[in-house]
Amino acid sequence: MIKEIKTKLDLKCDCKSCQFQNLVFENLKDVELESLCLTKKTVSFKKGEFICKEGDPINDFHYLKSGLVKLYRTRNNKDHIITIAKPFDFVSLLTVFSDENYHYSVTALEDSEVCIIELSEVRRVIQENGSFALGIIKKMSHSSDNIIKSTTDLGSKNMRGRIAYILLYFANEVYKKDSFDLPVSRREIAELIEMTTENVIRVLSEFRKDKLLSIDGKNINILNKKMLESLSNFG
Amino acid sequence: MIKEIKTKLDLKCDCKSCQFQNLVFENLKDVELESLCLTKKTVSFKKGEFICKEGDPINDFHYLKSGLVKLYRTRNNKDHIITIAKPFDFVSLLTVFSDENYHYSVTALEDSEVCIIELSEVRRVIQENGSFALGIIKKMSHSSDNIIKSTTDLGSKNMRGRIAYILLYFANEVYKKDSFDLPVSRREIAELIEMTTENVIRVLSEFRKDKLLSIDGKNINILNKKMLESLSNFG
DNA sequence: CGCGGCTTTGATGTTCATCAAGTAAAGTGG
DNA sequence: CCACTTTACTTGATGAACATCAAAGCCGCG
Repeated sequence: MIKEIKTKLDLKCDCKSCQFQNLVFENLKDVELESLCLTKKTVSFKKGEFICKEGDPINDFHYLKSGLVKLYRTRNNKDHIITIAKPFDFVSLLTVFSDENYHYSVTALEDSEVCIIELSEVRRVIQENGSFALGIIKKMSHSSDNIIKSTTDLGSKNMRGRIAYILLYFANEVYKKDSFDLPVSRREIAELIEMTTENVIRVLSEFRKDKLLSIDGKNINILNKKMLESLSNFG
Repeated sequence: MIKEIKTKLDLKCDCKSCQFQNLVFENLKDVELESLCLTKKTVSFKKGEFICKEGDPINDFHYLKSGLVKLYRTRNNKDHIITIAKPFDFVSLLTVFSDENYHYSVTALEDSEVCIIELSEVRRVIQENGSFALGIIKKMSHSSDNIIKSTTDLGSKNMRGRIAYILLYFANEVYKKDSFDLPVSRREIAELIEMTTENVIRVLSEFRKDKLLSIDGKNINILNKKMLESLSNFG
């Protein structure tokens, strides 16, 4: 097994240092990985740049190597953030096989590196390699489950519960520590949990006054996680 | 091609009259379809019966042949309906490859027939038949897209916009006519669009008074679709 | 029959969005 | 580099939207 992986790492393309394979692509034969890598481009996006745009034709499969991005839909001049994707998430996974055009936009929240592979190539490998296909399916299922979980979780929460929920999400899921810099503006938090910008700020200030956390601009430091958790669960 | 299909229809199992094949299963070879059918059971569920329950182990792949079902998650003693599935929707599609246990429950809204296939068998065919795998992936992508679309659509709407939206959903997507019997209680509508039961009723009464529709118990007759549409879009 | 669940309406209060106004920060062009 | 514009952030006041509580009628079912 270790030998197998080593062989893959010796391929010409710079997939050497890419953890791509360790996830879905572990099921690929060398020749398949190589052919995928041939059409592959690695593109860097600066914070704020579009990675893809709602309505654009879908030609490629996108995979986030580093950074952080947001997926969102625009309706009546208002953005709704669907989810925030971390490295190892297949950012274009859900929509990419559904239609000819993107149903939502993706932009970089932090400077990000994205692997781009021709969709036709991925489609071809799916057809040829069943284990790879099954891996893709599992990943999709997981992404979709997570989105459903968070939207139903948020559904019945009040403002404080929502803010608590999203702060815990950043602390536990994204940064894995209780002090971090918010990768999003107050407005983007609002777009993520269906609130107004003003109320996001108000609740954050309230939490600060109640010593649940300290705030310095984008920096959040969680001081009373227990309380935050019970607000998130109960609210 | 027609000959090919006819051959399939002559199989022992009662897949003859099942439109299953015309969707994803069209990509199956005879031998594969036959092996799937061997483990297949068709089960009837009466209105209100559980088809699967949050937390139960996942052993089977479920496909809705006839009827109507709701997928929902229970949190803090409150149900949140994720989506309503029609025939040809793969009801257990999204969660089924993600985890060992169901992340949500499914119950019948109308008397329903469900095809149940051993998951291990489906998984095996995915591994063996790339076209079938790709078909499954497309279906999943589509389901997921629809759920995302409706939740983001609903996100910023007020009560009247939500009710208009869901009524148009039943009229356009489910029943394909402007007069129909609601398959759900007022409370279930509330659980679907995040409102209280009382307000669902209030808005429906309001629409009745405004001559947008007539109501007789479960029966809804849309009288002013244009207005309903603009409420749904604008609200 | 009576019980529980579904439906309906009204009264009441809370939560939240909107409006307004001001400060701070960050990008832009001369 | 500084004036200028724009965008992000913050707080308060106000009213609208919505949930909650209460009460009563209705229907199906054991």
